[in-house]
Amino acid sequence: MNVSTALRILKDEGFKYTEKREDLVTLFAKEKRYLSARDVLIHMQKSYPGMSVDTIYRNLTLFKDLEILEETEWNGEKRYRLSCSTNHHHHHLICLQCGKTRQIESCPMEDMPVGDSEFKVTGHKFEVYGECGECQAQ
Amino acid sequence: MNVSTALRILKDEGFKYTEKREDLVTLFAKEKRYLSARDVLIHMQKSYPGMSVDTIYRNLTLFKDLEILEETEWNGEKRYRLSCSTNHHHHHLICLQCGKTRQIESCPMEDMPVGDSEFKVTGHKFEVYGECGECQAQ
DNA sequence: AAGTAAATCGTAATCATTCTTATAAATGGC
DNA sequence: GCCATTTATAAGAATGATTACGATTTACTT
Repeated sequence: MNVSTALRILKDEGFKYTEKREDLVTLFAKEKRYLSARDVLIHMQKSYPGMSVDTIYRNLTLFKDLEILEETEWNGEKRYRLSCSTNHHHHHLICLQCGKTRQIESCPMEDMPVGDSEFKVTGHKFEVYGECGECQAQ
Repeated sequence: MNVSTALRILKDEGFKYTEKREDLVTLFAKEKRYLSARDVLIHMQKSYPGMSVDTIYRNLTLFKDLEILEETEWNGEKRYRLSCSTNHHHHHLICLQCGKTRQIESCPMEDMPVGDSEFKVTGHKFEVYGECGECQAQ
């Protein structure tokens, strides 16, 4: 996923282009890590001092629904990162300090038969948490 | 884990016995599924109409710290269930409607080398979500 | 350029959770 | 069993993240 693809999706789905939306996607494209709504708000308010929290949350949710962003949650806050460009299913190693990630190629669901006629499986979550090299150095 | 073991842990760690605490553990022992603080509050207020939300949260957190309860989170709410009696590490299949679980014996971390000298791994989460037979029937 | 639907702002509301302070209850020593 | 000490609780206020709302502005269509 990159900025122009994201903007095309937005247009194709009938949503409007705004500079704020482009800047928001650009931020995620540049950071390539999980950011909280607060992180995003702080960054955006540098360029747009009066920007409303509502606009941040509305767009984060919209972008998640459009699969431009991926969502997860830790320490009681939702976090978002740009959807990975690799289109095959994968998981992440996540630094809980800075939100940086590393891809885990394999998926535990592949060779694990869970669920049956009784229990309908609708999703799963596999995340490995830790601290990246840079954050440890501090 | 059962009620008497939980109460012994509580005593051994120097915490006091109260009827509310016994009732709280008894509820989890009976339900054997994930409950939210709200679920617990509603149940407890039947027996103790004036019971404070703070007491619920304080005890849920205490019991989690003592490993009497296991914690997870979905739809923006923390959820708790009695620690499984099996003492080997495992994961869960979870019904997002009612919180009922089924154990998954294997752990994807066993045969998956993630992390290295750069990235220090401190934890992981593997949960499979779905809908149990009873909830589908409705 | 005008009209329409969507986006945004500013603020208030909501929801889960935590904190605070005063009171009440449980444990341990006598 | 009684008292002192320590912990638990109630009630409500505070917090932090998120969502909702009415008014205004903006992007897109024709």
